[in-house]
Amino acid sequence: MKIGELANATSTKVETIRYYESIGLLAPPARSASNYRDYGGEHLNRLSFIRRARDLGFSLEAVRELLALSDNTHQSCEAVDLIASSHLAEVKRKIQDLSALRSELGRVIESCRHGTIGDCKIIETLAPRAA
Amino acid sequence: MKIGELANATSTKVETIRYYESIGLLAPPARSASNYRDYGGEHLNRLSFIRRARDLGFSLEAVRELLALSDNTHQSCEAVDLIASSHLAEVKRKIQDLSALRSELGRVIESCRHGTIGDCKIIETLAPRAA
DNA sequence: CTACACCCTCTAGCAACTAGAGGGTCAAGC
DNA sequence: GCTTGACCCTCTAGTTGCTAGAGGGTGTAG
Repeated sequence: MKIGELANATSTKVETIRYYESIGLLAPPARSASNYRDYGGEHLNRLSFIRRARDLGFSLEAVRELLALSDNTHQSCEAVDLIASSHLAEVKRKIQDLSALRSELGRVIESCRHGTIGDCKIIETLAPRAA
Repeated sequence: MKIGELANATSTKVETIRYYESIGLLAPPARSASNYRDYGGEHLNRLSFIRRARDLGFSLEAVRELLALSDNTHQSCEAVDLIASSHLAEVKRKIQDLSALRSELGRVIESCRHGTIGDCKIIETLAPRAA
């Protein structure tokens, strides 16, 4: 299958596939006589895996480790659990940060009386002493 | 005041200050005889503004606009409100995305029985058909 | 006079792509 | 047989918001 077909099958951009190859995440496929990339089922599986992991927010480095781990079917999956759990912790932390941000932004915007910039509470919040 | 002092006063790194100057966010200050940057109170105000806006998650582009707006004290602050509100909307969107992610990740991790990789639910989730 | 902390410029690096230049290939339609 | 258009190739540079390093100059304290 050509790169465009693989891209279609996995909802990935062609450039992204080439990028994954360039950083060693996806193995280089065979080439046709005209130097086109020629992918097989294994590549499709691999890229699907990558896509799903990315959709779950894993970094490319994490994906790389998950891929490596997924090949050792007989090992314990402790390491997998560790990667996923620390990612989850990170996601939770981000949610907390953003929630705090939302509250503060909401408060600031709420207090805006839509007058002139001179007495805009939003600007005032940003530059308390500049008045 | 020298760049290091300004950095201290605003909890900003020296390199970041120079970076802000390089992208035109902070006006170039006067220079001492030995070519050191020499900042005044206006720069301190400006950089404080930038820092606060950044802490509220505004992009540098948004900060640039907010700075420009903050100078026209007599104009309506509608534009300010617009920038802040659309930023808030973005923050809310991100929280929703991350919350969905958290649920899914939580579910996947929960189902992991800590056996071998071969029957790890996390890996299975990522590569449903690769089994 | 010699450390040492500070300052300068310029360049490259991070994540994870994305977009463009400047070309080659291939099948369909006239 | 020739053109058109969709696809493919490589290589480079851009995005955001810094950060780190090389390779040098300055200023002050002991």
